[in-house]
Amino acid sequence: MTDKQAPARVRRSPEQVREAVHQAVIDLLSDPDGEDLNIPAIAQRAGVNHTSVYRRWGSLDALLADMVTTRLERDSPLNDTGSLRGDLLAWAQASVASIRTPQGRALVRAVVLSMPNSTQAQDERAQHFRRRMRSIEQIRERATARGEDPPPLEQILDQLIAPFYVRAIFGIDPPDHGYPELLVDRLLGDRN
Amino acid sequence: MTDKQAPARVRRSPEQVREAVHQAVIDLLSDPDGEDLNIPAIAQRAGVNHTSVYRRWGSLDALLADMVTTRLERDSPLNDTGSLRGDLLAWAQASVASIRTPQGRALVRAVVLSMPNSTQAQDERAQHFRRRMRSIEQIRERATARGEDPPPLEQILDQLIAPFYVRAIFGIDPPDHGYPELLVDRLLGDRN
DNA sequence: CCCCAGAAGCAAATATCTGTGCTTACGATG
DNA sequence: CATCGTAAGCACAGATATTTGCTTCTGGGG
Repeated sequence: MTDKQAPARVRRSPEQVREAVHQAVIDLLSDPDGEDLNIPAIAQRAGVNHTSVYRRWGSLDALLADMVTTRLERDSPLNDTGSLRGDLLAWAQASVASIRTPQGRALVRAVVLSMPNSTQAQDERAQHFRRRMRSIEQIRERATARGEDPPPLEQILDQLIAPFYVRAIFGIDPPDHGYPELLVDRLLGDRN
Repeated sequence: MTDKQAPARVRRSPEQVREAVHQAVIDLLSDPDGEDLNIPAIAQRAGVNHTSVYRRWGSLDALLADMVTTRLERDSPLNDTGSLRGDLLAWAQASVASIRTPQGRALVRAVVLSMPNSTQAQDERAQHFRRRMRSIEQIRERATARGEDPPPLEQILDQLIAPFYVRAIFGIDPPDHGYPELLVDRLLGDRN
């Protein structure tokens, strides 16, 4: 009596629904053939009633933001390597590896899509960005605590984060060999 | 008899409609309060019947692509300064100036939004990118013709284009002073 | 073991978007 | 100035997306 001869469809717990919906978003963004992202499609792919999605998240933006936050935290281990250079390199390596997969690129695109579309006072967008850059700020804080002098966040943005995002967005594969090292060397090499 | 006592609404020529619709897209992306971008909203803002938009462009993606192409070409003069460095600097200065305005940032975001959402063979996305980078390739070609040795497109992507795009997307203002020079110097300074 | 709060599923109503047939104005051409 | 092709506008007809009222299940505390 493990399953009751597959009755229409079993009801799942909130956490299962949440995970299934998140995964459906990634699947739709990465895998298929150009359908556009909307809540009915997501719900169907997740095998969840669309009303559940509407009631829980309310809008596609909110769903994307929730998914992105969850996944970014889950996928960045961020263990302390003992040096600024090591931490940055680990971050770059993980990031480059991730954007080699369609799912990884989809996650980055979701970050962009989840940015508040409006916001005349663009502070909100900048805050959104800060939240996404939490891990980089932690690397900087640890470096400072060690007595190292990390580059300002803006420079890390320009030389490390930006190439990673833009390549993911435009689907430009990073060079095969030594790319994370190249970016980190450029960043730490000359400190203008 | 210049205007007939403002009858419901005068019909405009195709070119006027096109321009009005393009402008409406930029307005909706930059200015207002978070409404999402869709064809009825664009048509209403442009003062155009929505069927005209559907018939001419067919989809939001196509409209965005058309608008982006038109505006990017119009807004990049690309006069030959006589040197690679001068051309890159001019490009960077124009780009940085443009993303200081909400409309400029909106245009960049539209570039991202107009990227094909699907495309398992991501070649199409890369081609889309190439088309957008036409001006940069022209700068490289001119430099080669002069006997200069421009950096590969990939490096220009990482060090010049990427910071520009990411800042526009996340709404991070560039540093007030000397930012274009900083980026170009970094790019041309060390040639790893 | 029973009860309750919270959330999922279902069905149906509403709102919104997308597409079609037709009419009418614009502007180019002769 | 007359004619004609193109594209805009209008009204209406699907097709989709969003929301609501209600029922039913799940899991945690008494």
